[in-house]
Amino acid sequence: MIKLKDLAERLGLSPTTVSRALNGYPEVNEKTRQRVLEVARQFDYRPNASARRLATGRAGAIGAVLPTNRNLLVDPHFVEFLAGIGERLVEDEIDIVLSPTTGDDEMASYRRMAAGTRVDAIILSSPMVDDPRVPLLLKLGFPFVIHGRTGEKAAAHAWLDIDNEGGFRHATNHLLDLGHERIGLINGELRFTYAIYREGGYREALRSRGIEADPRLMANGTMTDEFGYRATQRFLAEQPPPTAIVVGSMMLALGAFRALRSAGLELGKDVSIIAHDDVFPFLNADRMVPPMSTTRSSIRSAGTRVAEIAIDLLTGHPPARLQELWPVDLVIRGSTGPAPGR
Amino acid sequence: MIKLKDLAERLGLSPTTVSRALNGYPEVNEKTRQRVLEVARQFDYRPNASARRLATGRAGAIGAVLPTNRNLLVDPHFVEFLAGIGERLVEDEIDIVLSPTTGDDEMASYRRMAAGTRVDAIILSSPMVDDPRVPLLLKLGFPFVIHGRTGEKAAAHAWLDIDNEGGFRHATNHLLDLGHERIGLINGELRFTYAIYREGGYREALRSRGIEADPRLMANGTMTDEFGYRATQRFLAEQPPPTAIVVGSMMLALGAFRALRSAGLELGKDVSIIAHDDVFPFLNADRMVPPMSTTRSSIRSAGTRVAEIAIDLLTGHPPARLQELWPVDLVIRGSTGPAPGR
DNA sequence: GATCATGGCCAAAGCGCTTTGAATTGGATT
DNA sequence: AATCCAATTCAAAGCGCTTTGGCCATGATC
Repeated sequence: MIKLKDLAERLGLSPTTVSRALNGYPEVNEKTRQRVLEVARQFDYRPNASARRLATGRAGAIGAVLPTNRNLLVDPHFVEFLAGIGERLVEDEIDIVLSPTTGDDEMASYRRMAAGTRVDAIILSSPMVDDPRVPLLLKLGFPFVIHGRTGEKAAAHAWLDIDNEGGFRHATNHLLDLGHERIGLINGELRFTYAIYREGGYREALRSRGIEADPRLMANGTMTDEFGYRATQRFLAEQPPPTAIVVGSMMLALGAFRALRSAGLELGKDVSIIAHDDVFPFLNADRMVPPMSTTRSSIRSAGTRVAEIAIDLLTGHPPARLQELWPVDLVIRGSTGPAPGR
Repeated sequence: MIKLKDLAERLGLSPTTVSRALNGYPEVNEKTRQRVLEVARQFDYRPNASARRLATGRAGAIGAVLPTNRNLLVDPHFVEFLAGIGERLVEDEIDIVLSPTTGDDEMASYRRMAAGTRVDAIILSSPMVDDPRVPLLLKLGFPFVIHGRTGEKAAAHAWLDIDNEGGFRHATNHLLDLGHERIGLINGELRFTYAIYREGGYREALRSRGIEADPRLMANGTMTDEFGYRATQRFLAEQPPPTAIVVGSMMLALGAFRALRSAGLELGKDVSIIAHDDVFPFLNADRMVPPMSTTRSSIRSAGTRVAEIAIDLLTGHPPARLQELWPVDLVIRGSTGPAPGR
């Protein structure tokens, strides 16, 4: 394993110059830089990560906690998000280090990460309304970004969220425009803010048409096919049953779809569905039969951008400037149609 | 953030002694050690990770690749396994760094990890028969452990696997003992060795009773509720349908269970099921109705042990000595009963 | 012809820890 | 009393990189 000093000797240069050449500093002659790069490639030189980290005072890594006690692991959202993060971090040779938590010591896990020198920033996901992780990290003064928002209005920290409220409002409005009046909602667990925003958007759309939200047509649970199936079955047993359902994820929608089918109902005709699509590579709304109408926002892209925000944070950007709300596309496909009898 | 030198000055000791006291070296007076530990705690001293890593020449981290293109992410096995790894590594303050792969550059991801100085060893999971990752890492001479086995008989590397063959043989034999003769198998994808071993055990048990395995009663797919449902529906449409099914995971079993129910069949009476239980915290075989008979082996424990093996690897143990095959428990509960009409 | 920038390079000082080799002490051994 | 030994402690040399503060030409400026 060749090191910087060796490289310098071989080139007849000082380590200083070699280091600068490799790191793109301007005060080195372009010809020299090319020579250096050439020889570095030739010997497959790779800087020692620990040495660089020690010298620069940065850990070169960003942390995330693997919440093994929450249900997050059951569904692929978290991992897909993680993949997005990694996609961006790998460009800057930044590691993503995972801190898995057993049982209830999740907070301890964050505390450990913040106190140590192993990561430069932390990424949080799936925030709750009064998420204790936020005040903890603020108190510790440790850089962090949240994917999602807490209940706090004027947050001092960096975050990126999608406009769940707007997305679900548009979806519901679209169904109302199609003449549907009994519209169900299959949502995530209400302790998470995204589920709250989604319900908010749904309720607002209904209210704007003078329709009262019916608790019997609203379900909250994990983002699984299984739960989608059950919730839909429950809805269909109502009198009168809904003619449309807004659904929180594609996994839920698959279950809903199956429930409709076993009830002998046709998707997009007897019952319309608009599902939120986080854009998983293995689940294509467009290729389903019929194609699924969706509110769409790639969770992987969000991960990529969150990672970028984390990097910005480290280069001194003020957290309060690093807050983004992404619009959510409404993509109408075959799973939505006019209300029956219209 | 206090450093070793500060601590030493405060104690009136040399950094050498302080370092040794903290790291448990024997050549330091017990009284001195206590004093050091006391003051270290008082000032919440935490050694700088990069500095220690540079000095010791170890990265203090173990790598795993997040295979975003495989279907691994869809099911929670990988993450649960990861949790087990972390559980062990956190004890030794070893990080677990993730290298997510986009698209097809999975091999490049391994190559990068092995060439860099960011991780000391790599953990692989879900090996295939001719898994290209193995020869790559062997060639690079980089320490690694596999969870599972490749097709290779006399492997030169460290591995830990569960006895999938034995487990499924026992399960099948048990069903045969109960008088079942039409026994189905819902299995994982056959490119993975664990699925091959499982099919092997199943076939062997049948063969030992002179029964020919029926391809119409065998299904291979992803470990989802959805696939379990479909496969079971398909089985039930056969003539004659199976009276028992051996199932590769609890998720699959949930789907199978639902399919039985919607066909009006009773689990443990009309159809018996034995499922493999990887012991997820959110899915308790014992608490299901009826309780599920299982072949049981905690995938999280496997992760913990694999992490331990990785640590052993780094302390010089020869890889060929670090190979373990764990037996699989057969736990009979209510989902199995005598074949109908017996 | 003296003075100044400027571009391009280097020596050396860290970064905060571990570890080697040596020094010091006090008691046990001859 | 001289010697040895084990138990403690320390000074200093790294680990491999980045970065500060020069240094030395060269050519432009007055």
